[in-house]
Formats: sequence, C-alpha cells, structure tokens
Amino acid sequence: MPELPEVETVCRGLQQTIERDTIIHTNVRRADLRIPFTPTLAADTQNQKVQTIRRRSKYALLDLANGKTLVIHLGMSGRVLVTEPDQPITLEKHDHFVLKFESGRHMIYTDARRFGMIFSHDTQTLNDHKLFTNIGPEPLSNHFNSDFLFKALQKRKSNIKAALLDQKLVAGIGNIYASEALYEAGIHPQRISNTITQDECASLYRSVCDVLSRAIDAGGSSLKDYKHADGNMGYFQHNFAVYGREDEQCRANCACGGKGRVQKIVQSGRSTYFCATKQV
DNA sequence: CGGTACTCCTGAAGGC
DNA sequence: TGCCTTCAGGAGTACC
Repeated sequence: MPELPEVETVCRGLQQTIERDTIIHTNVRRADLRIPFTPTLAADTQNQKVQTIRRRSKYALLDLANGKTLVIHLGMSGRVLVTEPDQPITLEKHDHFVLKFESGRHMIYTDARRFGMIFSHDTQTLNDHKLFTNIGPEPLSNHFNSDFLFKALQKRKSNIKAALLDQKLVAGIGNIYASEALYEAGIHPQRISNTITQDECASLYRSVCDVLSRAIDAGGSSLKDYKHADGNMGYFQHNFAVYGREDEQCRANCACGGKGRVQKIVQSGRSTYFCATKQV
C-alpha cells in the first residue's frame, strides 16, 4: 500500500536509474487503469528525455524535455520495476505500461487491482490539474508545521484519523501511517479533530514527520542493493508498531508496558489500529 | 460546504 | 480440493 514514503522510495530509485535517460518506446497495454490513460500518452513520452523526477504527495512525476510531465500514481497495488540495461523482459498479465530507454533499460508498471493512474500533462500547469489543486502541504516541508496543523484541525469536526487521511489537509498520509503517527503521538483515533490541543498537535506533527522519515530511511536502505534484488522499487520491510497487528501484544516500549494488545476498529470503512492504554 | 457512504478492481485469505 | 465470501484501500463522486 504505497503511501508517501513508498512513493518517495520509488522516485529515488527512478532517479538512480532512468533520470536523464531517453524514452525510445512507450507501450500502453490497455485503455485505462483507474482512469483512462491520456490518449496522447505514447506520443507525449516517446523520444523524450526524462529531465527531472520528483514526487508530490503520492504521485511520482517525470518531467520530460518537451514540457510534459508523466504522472504515475501506484494506487494500492501498483509497482514499478526498472531492469538492467539490455536485460530481456517477459511481460505478464498485469504489466500495463512499459517504457523502453536509450540505455537499454525498461521501466515496467504493474498493477493487479488497477487503482493506479498514469497520465501526461503540461508541466507548467500540472498544479492546476484537478487531482493536484486541492492537495495540502507536503508533511516534510516548511509549509507543514504544528501551528498549521492546529489551525486546520480547529475547523474540523471529523475524527482525527479521517482528518489525517484527508489529502486536502496534508499530503501523502495513507491508512498505515495515519495509525502509526496517532499511536506514536498517543492520540486516540476517535478523538474529534477540533478537540486536539496545541500541545497534542505539536506531538502529532512530530510523530507524522518521524514516522514518515523513518519509513523513507528504511526505503532508502532497501534501495541500496536493489540491483541484487529484482528491481522492484518502493516495497520494503516494515516494522509497524500497530498497523496490521490486531490482537498482538504491544511493543515492550509501549506506554502500556507491553501488556496490552493492539486493537482494531473501522473508521469511515478503513481499519485503524491502536493501543487503548497509550492513546487517549 | 462539511461529512459520510459508496464505488472502482482483483488477489489473498478464510470458512465450510 | 474447491467454491464462495470477505477484505484490502486512494481518491472521486453522490448525497444529506
């Protein structure tokens, strides 16, 4: 389930492999993923040099020499694989989009559930695209801080978990890191946003940054030897404190002393994991 | 306009 | 063993 850290890891992997390489062939293998591929996608990308690779929220952005940006969203099962130069490829059922590069490398986008998105758009006006206009600040940038978070939460009556998931408030946080950040901050996921105090906001802000940064670091170390793995980027070994650990014992360093068990509830149709002793 | 429920999709996992 | 049901979730849309 790629969230900000996983997409960041993918972008770094792409920077190490295909940045400044030139796309010599684009193979669009079906009509759509979650939304249709841009009709001009192949024409927009073929024979173009990839100048810059960057990330915004959960989107990987490949800026091309012709002023277009190739936008890639991994949805929930999307994967990106970059081969070694001249390594033969075998395309399979869920390989929906393939770029061939001058270097002889291939970039293969695989997405079994097709919740992802791939489209091209003018780089200059990408921020005006409807998928980008309402995205909140990057959590690890100067535009996001404790005060910003407090002011935003003051206006909201939804529970804090739903607020963290709302991309309009802050970009890139998904279901996993929302649970993890609330756990670390000691804030109960069912707390109503506008009851979170300024002090709690300071703690939550720190936790959001810490949880995301640690995951990015973990992704970075997994990338170092990607050549020895299969070239699949963005998925790496995680060690979550609560996510996916229903009924399992809390960690020894938990505020409950490791005596409690991780609980699971459903909020807005999404699983939330927490420790009822630590999080109040 | 804020909040919530529903929708898309397919593979994995669990029940019987 | 095999069929069926349920679950996973990012983000848009519909609706109150």
